Amino acid sequence: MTPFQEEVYKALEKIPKGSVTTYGAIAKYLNTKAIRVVGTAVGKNPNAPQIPCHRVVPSSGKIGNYSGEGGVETKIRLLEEEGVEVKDGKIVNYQQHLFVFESQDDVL
DNA sequence: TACATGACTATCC
DNA sequence: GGGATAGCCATGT
Repeated sequence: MTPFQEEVYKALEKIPKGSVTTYGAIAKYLNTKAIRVVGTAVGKNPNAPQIPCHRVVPSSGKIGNYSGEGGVETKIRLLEEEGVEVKDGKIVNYQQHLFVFESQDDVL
């Protein structure tokens, strides 16, 4: 477990149900540019059911990837179970479900 | 130490 | 809006 992963997992738990966030948002929240590392850390996902890794999507509005069981299919299923519509591998009203982290120095 | 890799993003057409 | 290319930076070998 790397410190970076812990930060990422903490951020993931802040994502409310029925919402999704982007790797870029997490990277920004952690004040880092290592977007790819965020994805990598999430991909490890040692606490699968504990960490809502399925609520993380790329900025393209697509589903992205999933290392869990069933892969992307499962990820889509989970999102739909939480109220996020997914069509053709893309999130419907993606920006509407988009959740951004609260940046302390970004507020006001 | 150096190189390769990865659940991505921004830019260009 | 979408495919291809380059940049990105922590991790692992």
